[in-house]
Amino acid sequence: MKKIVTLSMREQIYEALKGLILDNSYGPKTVLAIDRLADEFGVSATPVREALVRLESDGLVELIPNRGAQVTDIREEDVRYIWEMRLLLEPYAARMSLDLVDQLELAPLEADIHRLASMPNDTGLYVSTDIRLHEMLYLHVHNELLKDSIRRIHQMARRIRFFAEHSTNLHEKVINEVIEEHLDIIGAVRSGNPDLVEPALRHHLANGEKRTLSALRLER
Amino acid sequence: MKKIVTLSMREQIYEALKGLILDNSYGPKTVLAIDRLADEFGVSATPVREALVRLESDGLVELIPNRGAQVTDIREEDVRYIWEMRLLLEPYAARMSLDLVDQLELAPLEADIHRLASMPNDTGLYVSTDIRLHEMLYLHVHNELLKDSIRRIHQMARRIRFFAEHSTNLHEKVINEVIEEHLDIIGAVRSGNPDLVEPALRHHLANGEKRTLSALRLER
DNA sequence: CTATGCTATATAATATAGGATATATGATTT
DNA sequence: AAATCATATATCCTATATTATATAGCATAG
Repeated sequence: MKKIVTLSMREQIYEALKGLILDNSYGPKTVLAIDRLADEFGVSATPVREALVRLESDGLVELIPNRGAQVTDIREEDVRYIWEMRLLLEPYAARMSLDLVDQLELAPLEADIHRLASMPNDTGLYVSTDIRLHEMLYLHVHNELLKDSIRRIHQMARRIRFFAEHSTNLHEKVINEVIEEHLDIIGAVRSGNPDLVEPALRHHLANGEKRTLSALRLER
Repeated sequence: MKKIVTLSMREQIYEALKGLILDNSYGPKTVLAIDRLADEFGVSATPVREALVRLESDGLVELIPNRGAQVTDIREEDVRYIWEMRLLLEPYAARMSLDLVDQLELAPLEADIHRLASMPNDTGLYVSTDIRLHEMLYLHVHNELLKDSIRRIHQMARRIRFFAEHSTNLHEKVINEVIEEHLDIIGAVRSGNPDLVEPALRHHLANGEKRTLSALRLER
């Protein structure tokens, strides 16, 4: 029987708030009043404040002493910084862990991507394949610090992505671009040659930055 | 007149505890009992807990629900992971910000390093020159995410360094090695050529990892 | 007689409620 | 119009209550 893990209030509220911020239910600059949140969650102020302290460390919330908390803003330069980090970390991680990628993961992922090609309006499928592909390329690295760094950056990217997706309505043209790049990466992974994976991933990330920036500019 | 910034209790305690952990006053596995700390700082439990939550995000403290907090342990593999991150991030940061390094910083730093050569037992001078040199190479990068990542890693490295220093008693031979590597880096920085800086820094970091690992093994 | 499992107690973390404190806002005075 | 003061609101901290975990003692089975 699986052990029942009782999460503390702090952690439950942390996870809940993080989810709400990452999917933009709480968008940039949203004021997070402690008392109101405490009421909503049916708890007192303290565990809410502790959750906010953790979210500040994650870079998702800004805490001003005696003034309160708000969801961090997204500026255009943040997009550039996030993708600069992705370009630095992810190709390296992929290279270091390529041997550990389970070749059996590839076929079902590839199948889903082909399925997406025939139903390009399925945003959920689009997002889930993207997440699975990128996780495959770093989740097997041994270095926990590297993994944590990539996770942190992916969190920030995810906020922006949802934000940007909304604006572009994901033109079919864009989806097909991404599909092609994903299939390229899978092909390279199948070969087992890091000198093929790295450029394919770099190309995909560089294009992703461009797509995100133009989507964000349209939005404003 | 400069505005007086009143730090919250949470932040004061966070900074104080971080300092104590980083200089190994609170060594690995030290139990951090909330009530005792609250007494010592003359405050109640809440701000202490909030400080511990932040320290957990920094990777300096481990929080087990309903069980308490302890200073994270240092394992040999952590040393390898930390230096792997340093080798990935710092040469890149140096390359990206080399143009922004103030050439006027170089002469006084170089002078202090030469001064160290004549008094190799001055541990304080050794540590401060090392910090200044490495900060010079990343502090001017624009990308705040990259800077934060390096700061995080440096924090962890600092804990281990103090730990390791204690054990080796810093043989003069080791000090002279480091001095030579530092002077190489400064020379490369002065040339303004990233293709000279990067290998000099990589060489220094790789040796630093070896020195740290052997010091740590002696300790145990 | 030893080992295992259960129960009662002690200890420490966690959450609540309330009060102290800092900041922002709007009115009043110069 | 600028500055000062009073008031309101929300954060932050303290004190207390609650809850979860660890420890020691006792009972029971092998």
